[in-house]
Amino acid sequence: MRHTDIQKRFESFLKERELKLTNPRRLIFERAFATHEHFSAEELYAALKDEPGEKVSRASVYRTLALLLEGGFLEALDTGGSELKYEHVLGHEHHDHMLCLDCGRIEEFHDERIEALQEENCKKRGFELVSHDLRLRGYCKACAKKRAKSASVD
Amino acid sequence: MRHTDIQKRFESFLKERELKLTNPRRLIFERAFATHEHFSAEELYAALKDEPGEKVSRASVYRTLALLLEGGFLEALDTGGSELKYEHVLGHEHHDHMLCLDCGRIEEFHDERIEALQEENCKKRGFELVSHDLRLRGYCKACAKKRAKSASVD
DNA sequence: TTATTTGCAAACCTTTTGCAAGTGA
DNA sequence: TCACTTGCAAAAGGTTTGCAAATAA
Repeated sequence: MRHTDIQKRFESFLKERELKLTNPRRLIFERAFATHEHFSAEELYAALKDEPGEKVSRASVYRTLALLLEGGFLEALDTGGSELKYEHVLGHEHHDHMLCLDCGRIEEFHDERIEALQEENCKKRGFELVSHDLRLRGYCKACAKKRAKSASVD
Repeated sequence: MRHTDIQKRFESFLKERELKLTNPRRLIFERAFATHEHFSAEELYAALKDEPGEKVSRASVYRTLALLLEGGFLEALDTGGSELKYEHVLGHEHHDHMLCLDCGRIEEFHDERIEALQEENCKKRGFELVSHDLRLRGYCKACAKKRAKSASVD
């Protein structure tokens, strides 16, 4: 799906729910899809603040992010820090995360076999699976190397 | 491991770190291990408040819970609600969770094959795995049944 | 026109912290 | 004794909300 397609989808989504396409919503939406990085509400707010042009309030950022989450335009990720991170779904098939405990790097991965086993476990218990998230915490390649080096010095 | 063993371990843990075995710590520890349910800091605080005997402050609850987490006596679980849930490790081998979106029920499950695949994915990327958590969200058997019934009425 | 949205600031909620008084070892 | 702990209340930090003014449809 392309960027213009998702924009149209956002417009339809608003129309369906009889919500207005306002300037703050447009700006927040654009900003959320302008990067493939994970971002927090506060980061998005700061980014919009720094940009020239019309300012958007913190409240609108939070409200619109919640809206985008409901509409399935964004997904939320709790990385263990205090704030929630968001990522847009455009060009991001479903995936899980590896979180580096050292540098905070977020890697994405996907394994169909794991998904299948999840479904199998749910079936076994009559649990109706809606969504899942798998977070692997540890050290990314670079940080693992750094740690190995400093450990040998100690 | 039995209850008395874990108590002794807690005492050793404190001694190692030159921490004192105080009354608030003892009470919080006992309370945390008195149930096999998941509980929040606030719930534990409320439970201690209701009990006859010496009261413990909210601050001590939070401080001691953090300590127990560090010592590996408790594990934390973010169920998606606003507060963190804790569970003790006694008699709870490592497991993952199914969270009911309707009634909030928490089911535990474990599948060695999933664990192995996680490790495989990490190896592939040079990611050094420390811990993980897998949360499956959906509807527990009872709630799924309820939902199916009300859907057919609609 | 008018129901929806916005921005602001205050409120919320969970958790953390500074500090003076209390207490295990 | 005295370093570690506690309780209190205030602060923090992210997020939510009430309300009057602004705005899309």
